[in-house]
Amino acid sequence: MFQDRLQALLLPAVQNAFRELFGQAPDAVAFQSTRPEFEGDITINVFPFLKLSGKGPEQTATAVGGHLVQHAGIVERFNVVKGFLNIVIADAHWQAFLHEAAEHDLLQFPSTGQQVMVEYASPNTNKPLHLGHARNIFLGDSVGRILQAAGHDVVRAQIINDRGIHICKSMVAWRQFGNGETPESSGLKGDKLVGKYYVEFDKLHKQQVAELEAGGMAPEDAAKSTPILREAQEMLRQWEEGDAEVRALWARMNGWVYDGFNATYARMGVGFDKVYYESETYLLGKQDVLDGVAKGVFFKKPDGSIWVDNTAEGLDEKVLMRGDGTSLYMTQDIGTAIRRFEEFPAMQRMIYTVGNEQDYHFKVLFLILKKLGYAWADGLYHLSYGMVDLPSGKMKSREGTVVDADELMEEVVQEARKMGEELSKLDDFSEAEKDVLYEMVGMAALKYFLLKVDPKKRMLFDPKASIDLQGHTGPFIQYTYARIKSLLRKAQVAGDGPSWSGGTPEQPTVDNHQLLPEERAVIKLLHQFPAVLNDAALKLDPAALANHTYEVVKAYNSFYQSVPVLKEEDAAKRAFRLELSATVAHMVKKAMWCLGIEVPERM
RNA sequence: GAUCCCGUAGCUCAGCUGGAUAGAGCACCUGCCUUCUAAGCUGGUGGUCGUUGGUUCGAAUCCAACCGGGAUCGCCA
Repeated sequence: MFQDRLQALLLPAVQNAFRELFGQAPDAVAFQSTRPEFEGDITINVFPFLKLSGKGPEQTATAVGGHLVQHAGIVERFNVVKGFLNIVIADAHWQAFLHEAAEHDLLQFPSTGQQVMVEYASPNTNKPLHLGHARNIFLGDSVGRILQAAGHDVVRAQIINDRGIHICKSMVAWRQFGNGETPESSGLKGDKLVGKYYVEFDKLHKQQVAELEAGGMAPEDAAKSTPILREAQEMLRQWEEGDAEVRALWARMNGWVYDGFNATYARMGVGFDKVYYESETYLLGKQDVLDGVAKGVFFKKPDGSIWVDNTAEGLDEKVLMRGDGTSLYMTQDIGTAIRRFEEFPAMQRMIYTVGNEQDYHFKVLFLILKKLGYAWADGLYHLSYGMVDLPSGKMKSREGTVVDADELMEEVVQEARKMGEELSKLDDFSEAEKDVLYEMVGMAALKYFLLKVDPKKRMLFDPKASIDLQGHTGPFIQYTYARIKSLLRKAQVAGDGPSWSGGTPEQPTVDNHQLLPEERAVIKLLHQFPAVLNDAALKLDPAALANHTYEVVKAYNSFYQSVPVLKEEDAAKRAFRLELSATVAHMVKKAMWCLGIEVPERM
């Protein structure tokens, strides 16, 4: 439905040509963009059809091209180079498309009625969010927006790992060294404060390990036997028993963390429709696992532990419940998935945005749910993204090389400010207006930097490059947008407005305005936009959209540089170029919205 | 050891459902602001697409092996 519109128009015409010329039509035709060194808009490679035509490549291409010019209104002319049929599409078609794109939001597809949950951000509550979370969150947020633009009903979900040994470690350390310190008393952001005590825990633990080792204990035993760790484990036990004091401390410290996370999310510009807490879900799944045993899907070992055998599927046996009946991560994930589909009965898909180190876990999880017979299991998807490396190598929390998300955002915004002050184009802006703008520009730099790379690939985060505002960056795109808006403001002052009227792609009106190469290049890229969005939605790949947006903007800048708009004396041409500019602006704005990036009216 | 992912210009990345002479950005060299925002535009330098074989009219793209990097393989999460 949202395949390339031009191809949709051309395909029947091409098939018809083959049928009439050679008596048989191909089922599909692989169209490609014409390479810039040849004349044409779209190209068909006829090599695959030589058997069908029974003629040589040049003859086949020429015959088909001739037929298209005769019978397909939108084909203006053609040329043949080797087996390549280069087709020139009539200006009227491009103009009609532009007119349609100007009047409609072609990057908003009609509702599919399909409900999709996108889960992203699954932080532990013992430490602040870092660069890795940032990639995860921006990716999940963008995928949610892209799916919305593609017409789906999106539910954004977050799962917070609020219980477990990790938070107990922070709690123990705080109780021991905290002296009642709070975010208010210390001025520290809540998540930072709790993270500080996690570090304190680790320091003391290491010290105690060293002491134990000095006392002759084997290193691996020592690491499991420190008094402070024992204390944390005891606290976890008390938590599970529902000890009032422990629960109160736990709730209090997690509360601090949520305030901190929420501040970070707010600056990131992301939000959630549903927040799940592990403390409320960690017991789920036990009954489901037992039911699975009853159904014969799982099996029990002599020690009482429950397993699934995935060897037939090329995987291993996997334990689902401990011998003592306590649950595991997998148990919990099974239960949580089932409950979510009960909670949202209309939901057809659920996307987990989680790093690729958990590829195996999700493979097994999905397989298990399928074996349990849930029809929706086919709608489960692990959006697996690659790790973020630093120029110095891997991020290691132990080595303190983790890039804090808050600090990172502050840094890019400061850089945007520095650049903005240097250029000093905004002398009439108030301080508050400047703050808003620099925030927008800095965040664009960061988000675009993280989103322009194929999500599944491991990526390198170069801090210097991430604050770059030139070239293939978010601010470059924002800048183009702002320039267009400036143009449009001036045009309105001058009393100009889009006044051009055309037809539809199916019935293009005749227009005597001959497109300039620069205009045509921009329109062609705009024309591909909906197909690119569709592709990005199918592949859950914001990078595809990010890269195409850049292509559009680059082509527009080239046009802007060499073709007058407001200075064009011919009113019809001026109106047409304004409409072209306005359309670039609104499509780019929508595409950037899909990436979670805002665009400024001025910069 | 097994399984999975990745290897494209000095650096960071596109391109990968097979198609024409492999593209961007950064960096480096070059030109363009009395003209619609120079956070811009123009030109140039820069490649055995990890290696070898295979499939094909045609391979960066598909297949195999190998080399290099990473991840996972816990009754952890």
